[in-house]
Amino acid sequence: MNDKLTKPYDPQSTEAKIYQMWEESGFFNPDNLPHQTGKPFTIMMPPPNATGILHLGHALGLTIQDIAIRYKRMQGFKTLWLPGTDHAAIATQAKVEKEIYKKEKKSRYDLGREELLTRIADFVSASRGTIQSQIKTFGASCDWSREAFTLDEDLSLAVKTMFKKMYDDGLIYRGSRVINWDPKGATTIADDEIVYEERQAKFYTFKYSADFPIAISTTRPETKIGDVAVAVHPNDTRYQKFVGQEYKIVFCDVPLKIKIIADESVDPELGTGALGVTPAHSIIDWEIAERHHLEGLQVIDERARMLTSNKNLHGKKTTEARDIIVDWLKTENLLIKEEDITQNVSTAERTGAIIEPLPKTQWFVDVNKEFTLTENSNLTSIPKGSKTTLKKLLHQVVDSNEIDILPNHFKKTYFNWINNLRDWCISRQIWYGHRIPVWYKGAEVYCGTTPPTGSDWIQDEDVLDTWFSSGLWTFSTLGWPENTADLKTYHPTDILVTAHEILFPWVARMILMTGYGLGQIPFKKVLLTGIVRDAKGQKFSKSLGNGIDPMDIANKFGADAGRMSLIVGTAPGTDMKIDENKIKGYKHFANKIWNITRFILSNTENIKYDPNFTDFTSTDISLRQNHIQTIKDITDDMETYRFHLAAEKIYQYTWHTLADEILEASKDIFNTSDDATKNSRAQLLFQILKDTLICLHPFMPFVTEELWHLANFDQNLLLVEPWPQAND
RNA sequence: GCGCGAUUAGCUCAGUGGUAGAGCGCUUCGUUGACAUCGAAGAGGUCGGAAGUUCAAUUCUUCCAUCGCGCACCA
Repeated sequence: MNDKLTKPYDPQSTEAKIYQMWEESGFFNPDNLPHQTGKPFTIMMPPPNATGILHLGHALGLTIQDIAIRYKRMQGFKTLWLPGTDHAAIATQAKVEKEIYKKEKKSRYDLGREELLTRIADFVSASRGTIQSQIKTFGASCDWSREAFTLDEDLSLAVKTMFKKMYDDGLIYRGSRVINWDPKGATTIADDEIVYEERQAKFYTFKYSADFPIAISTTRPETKIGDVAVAVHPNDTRYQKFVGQEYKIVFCDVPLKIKIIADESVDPELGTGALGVTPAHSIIDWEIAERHHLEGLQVIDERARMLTSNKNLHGKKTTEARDIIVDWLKTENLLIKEEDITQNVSTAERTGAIIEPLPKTQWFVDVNKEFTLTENSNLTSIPKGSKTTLKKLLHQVVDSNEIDILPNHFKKTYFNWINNLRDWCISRQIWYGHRIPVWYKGAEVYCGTTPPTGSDWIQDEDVLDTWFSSGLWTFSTLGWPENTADLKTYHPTDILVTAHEILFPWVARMILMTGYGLGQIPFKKVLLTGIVRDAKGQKFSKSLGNGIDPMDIANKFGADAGRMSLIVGTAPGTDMKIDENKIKGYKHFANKIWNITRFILSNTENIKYDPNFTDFTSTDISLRQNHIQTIKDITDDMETYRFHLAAEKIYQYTWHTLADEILEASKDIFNTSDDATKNSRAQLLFQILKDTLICLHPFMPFVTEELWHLANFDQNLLLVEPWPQAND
């Protein structure tokens, strides 16, 4: 027996060495696997943001993916798990800008586009190295030779190709409308980059002028100098007689033309039941104005300051303007009511600034425009060559179960979102990211994957929303638009493992892009993971600074223990709290397996393992049957992705059956029985130990691999040892 | 407002149409040759409340309560 076994298991001195051994074997790359005839099984790793370190949420996702990949690899599948990172346009640029400002007091405008991009690239390459080593520390058996980055040259070509295809099909258009403007980041942001905060506010009810017949209510009086209409509900008897009339008034020294219109969207119960329509500074009002063919009037600029003919207001901050206007209303005796209310204020997730809705020219993806599904389509839920829309496509592939989402109830959440889907604003006013592949020359517009020939063409300044490129992730990483061997072999991928909070921004966009671009599904199954919270139940976040580096856990308890504690006792998709005691428990478990092996080997030193042995005693036959049944149960759970149950079963069996019962009883046998009984028991223990190490390997890969070699079952790596066939 | 989830042992959480489960904690006893990280025994739960379906409900249905989350609204 190896001397190493006489000491307690030490993960720290073992894990890095084992990972290196796996990497050197080349088996993370499916091209090198010993079983080349197997069916492919593919997972694309959700690319972490290139901004920094991973937290336990990532560790959970990585563990689930690694369990799936290792299990399938041991079953003889040709397994590809492709890792990568996301450039995360706004998040990364904001982070680097912040650091530069802190150190050098310089803004991006001081540096200029090129210099800033160089700085970001430097930051990102350092950060990617950190992320890589963290992924390795947690034992992820992914194929580093295929690692991808969303800004790589070939992935950028995929982005441009997709943009052009959508542009040519009329699914991408440039248009003016009210968007979410982040005054601090000086960029547009998407609906799902907004966080709502509850705040106290004043709700003012007033008339524009003494001779205006209807009172309105608002929390933002300063926007009212941009009003063009007052909308009432068509059935509201109080106001019906005014509908259609137009009034010329002067509001706070600003001349306005206000038309009274009737619109179904107005809630007659709220406030006075009449809504002052400010098309340029409210998304809802913009839509009302469109329905009634009214022009908007912009009165607030990009820095959230007033734009108006009233010199007293012009250039003032919106909050200052509000006070001035309220004072004016009071002096003019127009203010009817002032109430305290709590309201949800939209703020930018990345910068914290209050969102200012502004009319802007932006690029959009039209989710309701019909297009013809490619003739190459393999989708079963929509006939190839038929007409559909992106919205319908998103609905159909999940509704028909062509894509399965686990846990099941998230399907309802998904449909809820699809039904409320608006056109997707894809342009961002920042510098880091995929620049929009459109050039202008006077009134001429050119869209292409390469710049136009000829002089005087100017490229669009904006870059694309980062989700546009991550939407292509399952196939841009495999070489699309080239029809590569990898693309043919590994796409569609099998499962996607990701946090439920990015079901919409990412998962839905991947379904959209892949369905439209390739006529395929990006993945057959989505496994949504819960959010890992700290001991107080708080979400890990950069702003709270409570992130736990998975490295710390790996150092203190071992990656195996960390992995087990993230899996056992947690229902998939349910949020969980992380508890150090739990992790410690699984460190003990790693040591337990270590000592089980030590016991078995030290009691069988003159007996040779015989894989074909059948001459068991009757006691051993029944113990063996029980063991085989356990493997069967575990395999069933693995097949249905109930990893938490499989892990718990193998844990229970190993500790409380193998160790507490079988090993305890074996002490007597090895001390007192005849050779035949001893041999039967030894062969039984060998078989059980072998299968136990195999079944535990997807969950605790390091300690099992180490023991596999100390026990010397064969020369292979446990990594590629076949999963037991539980049929005898 | 619409939707989703949770409510099970002191704590953190699994699970199930047919005597209620784990880890940690707690109590008692044992253990100097597998175990610094061990074992045995034990205490502890009307499975949030009410009604219904069923031979049988913690599990399925409906309603209610409390907590959390998502979406919308926020004029």
